[in-house]
Amino acid sequence: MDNYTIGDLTDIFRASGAGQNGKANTVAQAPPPPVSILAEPPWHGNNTKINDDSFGDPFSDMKDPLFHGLDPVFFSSSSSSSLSAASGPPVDIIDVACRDDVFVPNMFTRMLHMSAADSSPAATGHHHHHHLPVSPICSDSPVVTSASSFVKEIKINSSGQALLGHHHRGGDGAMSLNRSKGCLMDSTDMQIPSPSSSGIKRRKSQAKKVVCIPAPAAANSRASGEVVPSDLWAWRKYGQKPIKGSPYPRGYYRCSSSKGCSARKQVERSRTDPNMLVITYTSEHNHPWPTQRNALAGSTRSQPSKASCSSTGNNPKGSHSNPPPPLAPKEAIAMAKDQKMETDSASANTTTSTVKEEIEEAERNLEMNGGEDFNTEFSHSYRPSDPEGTSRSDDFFADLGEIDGDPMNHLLFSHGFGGEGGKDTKGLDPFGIFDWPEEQNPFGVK
DNA sequence: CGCTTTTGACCTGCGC
DNA sequence: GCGCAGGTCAAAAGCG
Repeated sequence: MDNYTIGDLTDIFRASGAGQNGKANTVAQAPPPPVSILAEPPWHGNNTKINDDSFGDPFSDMKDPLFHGLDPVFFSSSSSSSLSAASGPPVDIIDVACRDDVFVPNMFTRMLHMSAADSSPAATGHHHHHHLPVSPICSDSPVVTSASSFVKEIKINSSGQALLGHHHRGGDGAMSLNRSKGCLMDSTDMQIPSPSSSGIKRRKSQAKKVVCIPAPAAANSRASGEVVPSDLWAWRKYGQKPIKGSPYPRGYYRCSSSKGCSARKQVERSRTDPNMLVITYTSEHNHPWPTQRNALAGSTRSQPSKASCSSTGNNPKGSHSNPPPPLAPKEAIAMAKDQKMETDSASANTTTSTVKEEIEEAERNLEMNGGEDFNTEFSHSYRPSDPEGTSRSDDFFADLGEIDGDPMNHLLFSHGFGGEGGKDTKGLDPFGIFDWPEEQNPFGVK
C-alpha cells in the first residue's frame, strides 16, 4: 500500500446525521443544516470500507470532542447551498494520519478535511465542491473562492508525505498544489508533517488533525495574549516555540485530563490570516472525557511582565522568543465561565434550557445504546462521563458537556444563537466571536 | 495542595 | 559534523 486514502467525511456527516437525530442539531436552533447534502456526499460511498478495511480502526467512528462538536458549526451555519464565509464560522479541519508501516488505531484516522473547494475535478478527483465556510487559511488559493470551503482530503503516501499540502518547513507562504490530487493548501499554514520531517518520524503511526478556527484574540483577550478556544479536554501547556516563517509562536499542549494520555495539540496562528488559529491535534486521548477539569488553577495568573517574556531576540537559542504574545487557552474558559454564570443567574437563556432538555433526552437515548467497550464505543467513551453525577458548575465547558457532552457543539451553539445577541450569546461564545469588531469578524457575526 | 503557565535548556531529526 | 528548526523537559512561580 503506497497511498493511504484516509480522506472521508464520514465523521462529519455521520455526526451531522446524529444531529439530525436529535443530538447535535438540537443544540442550536439554527437553520437546518444541509445534511442532505453533507450526509451523502458524492464521494461518500465507500467511506466505511475505507476506514474499516483499510485501517481497521476501531476508533474510526470516534468523534472527538472537537470534531464531533464542530459539525454543527458547519451545518448550522450552512443553510443554503451557497454558503458565504460570513454565514458561519470558518472552520477547517484537516486530519492527517501520518504513518509509516504500521497503522495504529486512532480516533484521528479519519481524514476530515475541511478546506477550500477545488473546482477542478482533475485536480481533486473528488467532489469537494460543496458549501461550507472556508477559513481564510484555505481560501487563498486562486482556484478557491473565498466563500466556499470544504473538506479536503489528505493522502499520506508510503513515505509519509502528505499528498495534499506537502510539509513546508519554514514555509514562505506559497500555496502548494498537490500533484496527485491537485488540492490546494496553504502550506504555510498547514504544515502537514511528513514522517521524514522532524518530529514526526519519531512517532510512528501518529495521526494529526488540523483544525482552523477563528482566533478570537482581538477584543476579548488581553492585549498581550490570545484566546485559544478550548474544548472539554484539559490541556496543559508545556512549551512554546517561535516558528520560523511565522510571526506567531506555536504553543504546545498536552492533555492533562489523564496521566498517561498522549494526546497533544499545537496551537498557532495562521500566518496568512492572523484571525485564524491553526490547532493541530496529535495522538488520541486514551480516556473518556474528563469528569473534572480543574482547569482554572493557575490559569488566571497575571501575565508576568517579565522582560524575558516581552523581549524578543535576546534568546540565545532563539527558542521561546515571543514575537506575538503567548497563547492563553484557558482564558476563554475563564471568560466563558464568568459569562455563563452571569447568564445562569439571570436565567435568561431559556433557549438553552430547552435545548438542554432536548439534548439530555438525546443523551439518554445515546446512553441506552451505548456500549461499554472503550475501544469500540467511542460514542460512549468520548462523552463526558460523570460517574458521580455531580455537575461541574465551575467549568463552562463542563457545564456544556452536561448539556451535550460535546464542547464544540457549544461553540457552534453560540453561532446558533448568534441572532440573539446580548449577554447570552456572548456567554456562549468561547471564541469571543461576538466580541470581535465587526470589521474584524471573519464570518460576519455581530 | 494541586494545578497551571512560563521559559531556558535540552533533545532529536534533517539538510548541507 | 555542524547548524538549524521543531518538539519536549523541567524548574520556577502564580492561582484557586
